[in-house]
Amino acid sequence: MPRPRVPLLDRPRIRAAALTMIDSAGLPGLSMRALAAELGVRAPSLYSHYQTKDELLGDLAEEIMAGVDVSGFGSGWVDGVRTWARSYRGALAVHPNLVPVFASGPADRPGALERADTVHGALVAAGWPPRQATMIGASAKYLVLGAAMHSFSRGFEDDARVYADRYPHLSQAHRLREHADEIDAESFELALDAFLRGLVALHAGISA
Amino acid sequence: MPRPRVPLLDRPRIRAAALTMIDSAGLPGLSMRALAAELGVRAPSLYSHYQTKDELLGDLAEEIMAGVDVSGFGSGWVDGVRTWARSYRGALAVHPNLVPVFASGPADRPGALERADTVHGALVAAGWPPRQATMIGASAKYLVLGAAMHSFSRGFEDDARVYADRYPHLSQAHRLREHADEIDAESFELALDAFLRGLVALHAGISA
DNA sequence: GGCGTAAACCTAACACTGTTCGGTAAAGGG
DNA sequence: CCCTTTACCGAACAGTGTTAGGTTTACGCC
Repeated sequence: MPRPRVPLLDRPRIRAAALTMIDSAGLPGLSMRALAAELGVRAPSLYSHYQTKDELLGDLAEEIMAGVDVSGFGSGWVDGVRTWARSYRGALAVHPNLVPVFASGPADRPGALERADTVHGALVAAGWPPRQATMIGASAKYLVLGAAMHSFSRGFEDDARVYADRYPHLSQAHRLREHADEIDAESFELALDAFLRGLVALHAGISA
Repeated sequence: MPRPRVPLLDRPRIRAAALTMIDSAGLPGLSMRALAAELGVRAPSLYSHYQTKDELLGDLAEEIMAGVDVSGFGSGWVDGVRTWARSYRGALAVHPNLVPVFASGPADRPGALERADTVHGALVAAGWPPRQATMIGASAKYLVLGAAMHSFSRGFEDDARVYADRYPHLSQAHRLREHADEIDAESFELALDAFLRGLVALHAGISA
């Protein structure tokens, strides 16, 4: 099967197939051979479109991050950060299996820089010193990434008997898995709320 | 080379070598063959001591988490959480290359459960409803894990010219790498402080 | 319209990974 | 002194990302 009349492959098609595979089979479930098979093609053909697997994953990451909303700073820096962090987490929560890619790969892609610039600029404009603005951006990202990692609620086994007597305070821990998504979402909201509340107090101290 | 007079391998020795390799060469730098070579042995020999590589990594993770301090709850839940989160982050910061292991692997090892039980119990004893206690534990973990991931400050290239004109608010971004560890540490402290401040306010609302 | 180049796929292979099987020789107990 | 167990080894399997080189077709140009 040499050159086909109409190309079987292009970057968007490869990304779409890769994302589907990652969502359903997890990150280790995506191999270049399996991905190629899904696209009716052999593995080496992919390398005419993406030079490495990492480049593909990076592009996938950027595509997903493109939807992150940094437009909320019009109604104040608190709402701005809140909107940003929420949509950031939301974007990651849709594709949880992809989160390790965000965590390890470099984050200096153009879109990410543009958003970082927006956030940083808005915070400085609101009266935060540049260094503090940097740290706030970093902190919010910590929260989002940690929450997306969601290893907490998933870390408990289903078998309740293991804990019942040994860890008295965790006797309901087996329930965590049922409500894992719910707990994750609420915990993130709690953390974000508390974080912003504390920042407001700090900001008042600076402005005064 | 059959059975030696004195065994070349045991679990602590394997762990120590693995940790050294991970610290210096990164997580992908640790292969069973390379690890065996470092120990003067061939790869299959390792499998008499650890059944899989994951088991080894899990054991390594547990070893590192053993130093996490949950003894601070004697002087109140705020100090308790602060001490816990700080020592948690500290433990991870010493071996940053190992962080992905914590993020993906299951967290239900005995030591981790014991610490989770301590934290949860102390929060409930301080008047937090169990569900809130769970969420606070989760939130703190988000923060620690996200901070340990430290992908933020590392995400900027060294070359300043790229940003100078295009992203005006990030014109100092190239400096981030120099101070990456410092920024990470301070950002974490800022986030933890703001988070706890907000929680105190929330707790006052509940107790009232 | 024919021709040369470039595109888009292919097969085969390399170097590597975690892991298993079966062998071997020495250590340690009865 | 024998016998079992221990602790190593070599060889191999199935899988990975990736590269080299080949083949046929499509497309731009004279």
